[in-house]
Amino acid sequence: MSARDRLVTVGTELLEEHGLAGISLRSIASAAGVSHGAPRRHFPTYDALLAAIARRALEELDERVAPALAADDLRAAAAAYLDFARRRPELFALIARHDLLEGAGGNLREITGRWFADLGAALARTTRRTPAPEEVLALWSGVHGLAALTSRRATEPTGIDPDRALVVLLDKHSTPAPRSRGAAKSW
Amino acid sequence: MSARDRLVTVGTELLEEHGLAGISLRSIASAAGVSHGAPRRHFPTYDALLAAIARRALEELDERVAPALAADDLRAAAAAYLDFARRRPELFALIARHDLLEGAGGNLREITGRWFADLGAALARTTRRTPAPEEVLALWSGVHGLAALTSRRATEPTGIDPDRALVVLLDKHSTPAPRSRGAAKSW
DNA sequence: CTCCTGCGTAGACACTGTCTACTTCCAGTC
DNA sequence: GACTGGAAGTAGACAGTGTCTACGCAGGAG
Repeated sequence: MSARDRLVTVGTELLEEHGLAGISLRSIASAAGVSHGAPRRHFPTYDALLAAIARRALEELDERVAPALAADDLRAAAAAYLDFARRRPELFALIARHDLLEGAGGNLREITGRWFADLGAALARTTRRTPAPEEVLALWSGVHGLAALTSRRATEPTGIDPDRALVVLLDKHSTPAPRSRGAAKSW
Repeated sequence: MSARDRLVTVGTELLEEHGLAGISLRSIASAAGVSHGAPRRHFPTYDALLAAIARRALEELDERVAPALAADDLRAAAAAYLDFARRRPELFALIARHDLLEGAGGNLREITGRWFADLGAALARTTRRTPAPEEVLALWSGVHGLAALTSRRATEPTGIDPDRALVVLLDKHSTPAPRSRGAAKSW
């Protein structure tokens, strides 16, 4: 295992244990058994190391999401996403920290962009019609938003089971839109 | 204007201009015309100052969201939320940084919790039925997720207008659920 | 007048990420 | 085998960070 890989591995472990605010370039280097100057040979900047950690985490998630989307299994894909957010909140939060990762490599949009395209294709096949791009974005927003809220335990005070909310969400988006009636025009 | 208020005001301006990574306790103090030790008299910690900034921003947003919810105008409430995320991305990101704000005062859940309750009530009135808690969470997730994605310009490469996605989203959630048919049972 | 509390200053402290020599090691070439 | 060059790691310095402590200074209460 290369020193570069070990930095990413050790960094991931420390991040999950202590949170982003509880770690530093120096603590990762020290836990990896090298001096504080060593990471510079592999990453131009601390943010670049964090981007590499985020990139690897996203690839792990992709290994579960991509096959589900390819199999038109929206429920499994969304459940994998939600599960990752709940079980590895620090990594999920890091991936969402675009302010840190933008311009620091990582190239996360390559993966999430593909998800978006595959989601549209899967939605088209399950509903047997071509969804408008806005419909795909609306569904994606719901899954991502639910994962974000769940990840930071914002849903706990309500006592709602996120998995049940996910079922509701998928049901509303992956079936044909109902004809507008009654209440719809009230706003 | 008290020194405490000025720190929050100046901090908000600096945050919106330079981003969270581009400011510091010392830069805020200096811009407010006091020494770097002065903020300590009003905030026990830098995170507490950031929490006060987040709190004030959330109160401003609440001034637009709460009346819309009270008037059962889901569209206006969601549009205000989306607008805030798009126009003040640094503030929106700070509010979402629960890792920073948790335990540093601010008490943001008091506001967002009320939103959630009011959203459920408004949804009940517009749909003329009692929504399951999971349905309220699903709608809330969609609005929040869309705002989060829009705020960090993640939707731009798709060319989709977030406002149109919001309309789709509200339409799917604020009308009675359709009877399951066809594709729905395929997953 | 004497406290004393609220607010601000100035300096120190440990820690951070980055930068700059200086060493070490090892594959490739003559 | 000796030499060289580049990659990788070390150690120290540097400016900047948040926090802590000692001190100053006003102004009201007793």
